[in-house]
Amino acid sequence: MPAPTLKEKAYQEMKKLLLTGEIKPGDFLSERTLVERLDMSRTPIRSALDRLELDGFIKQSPQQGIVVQELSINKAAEIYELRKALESFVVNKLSNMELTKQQRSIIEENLSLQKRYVEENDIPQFTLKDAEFHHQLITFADNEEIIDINEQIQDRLNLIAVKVFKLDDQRIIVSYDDHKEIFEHILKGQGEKAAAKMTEHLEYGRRILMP
Amino acid sequence: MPAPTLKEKAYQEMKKLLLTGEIKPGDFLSERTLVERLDMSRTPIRSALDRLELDGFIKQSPQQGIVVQELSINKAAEIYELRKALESFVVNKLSNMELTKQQRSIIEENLSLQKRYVEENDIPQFTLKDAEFHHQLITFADNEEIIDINEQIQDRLNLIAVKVFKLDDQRIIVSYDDHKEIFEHILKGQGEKAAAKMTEHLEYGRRILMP
DNA sequence: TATACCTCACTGGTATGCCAGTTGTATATA
DNA sequence: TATATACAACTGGCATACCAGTGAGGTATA
Repeated sequence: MPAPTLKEKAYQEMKKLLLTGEIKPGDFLSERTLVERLDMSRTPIRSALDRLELDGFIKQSPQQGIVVQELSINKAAEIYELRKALESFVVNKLSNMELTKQQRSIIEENLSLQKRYVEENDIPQFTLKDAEFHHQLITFADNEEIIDINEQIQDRLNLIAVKVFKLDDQRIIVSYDDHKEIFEHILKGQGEKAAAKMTEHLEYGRRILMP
Repeated sequence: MPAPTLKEKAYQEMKKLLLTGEIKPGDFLSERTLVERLDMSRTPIRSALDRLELDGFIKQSPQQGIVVQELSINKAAEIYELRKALESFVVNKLSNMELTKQQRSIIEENLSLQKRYVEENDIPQFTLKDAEFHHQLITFADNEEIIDINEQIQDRLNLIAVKVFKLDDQRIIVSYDDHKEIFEHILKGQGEKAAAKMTEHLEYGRRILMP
């Protein structure tokens, strides 16, 4: 639970505006416009803008203005590549440790829901469970640095995740099968196989973005 | 070249203070003392503090104060693990692409300097070339996301890199051999071997920190 | 008309004053 | 003396006034 400071609130609200598309890439912002929009002074807003710039959402130029950055296809592909590096490592590590009963059942329940949403062809719900699946595995690997990075890229990823599935309706079926296979490899302690499958899985997503 | 703003200067100077040890973990800071120390107003200093907090160097608590965070052994080990994930991926990727002549000669020159410093047992210089070696490889992999992460962890790493070599004088010899072998694998297109060696190389560093 | 220039409204950057919350200490009270 | 309380000296959070730089539009000039 972050401190209920205005600067935190500003950051969250502005990110929400970005993720919901109310503020789109290419838009020009100004601190003073945001003052009216968020009903707070420039100080917390500036802090939030600094963070958003570090996150890569916007770009500030002294004496000029603030531009909302495009999440280019190229950038998205880079993120997928980063995920390949992190998550293949993660599943490999998990294969060499013993998952707790609780952890196993969390994944199992997640997978059964994935299966259901595949059958119902419920893409939005599946997308949520997909993200949760990856997120859980990363959490289990118990490395705060990696967890933090994952959270940093998660939001930008949300901007494109829907696109991946929109571009290919069969994707969620394959995705589910991949997830299941990865988890089975982990349980059997087959780190190399789990990593390879995860790499392939994410490579698929990356390719869709880069025709 | 970043804009020569005060907030950028504040960030750089404060990071320098942290890296040189003038400000040590456990120290208590306050915005107002830093105002005198850096001779600027609270505004750019607050901005810099926000960044340093995101970097993990300090922790701010509203109405209380600022504490310089300890880079725990555990945290350092996490960073090494993150490096394993990123850099094994990087060298694997490099093995599957063609390095330019220029890139090859950059590494070759770096390696020859490494060799020289090993022979002279010049640990500080070797440490620099070591960091440069890893940095260059990451740069060649041409993924801005990964490059950014590497830069973020680089500074924290510097706080412990010296320690790794201090704990084991034979380390730089082995390190050099590892580097050389990794590069040879890359040139031969042996991605798996390069990645495995890199993993082993970094695992060695991690283990030294965690007896 | 074409061009040079000037003005003015805007930008983010910076300095600073005030606020509420926290904490250690000195004082009043039992 | 032990404890409760009040106060004072801090903290970071926030609002805001002012600054220099920028760029667009109008105006004066050729």
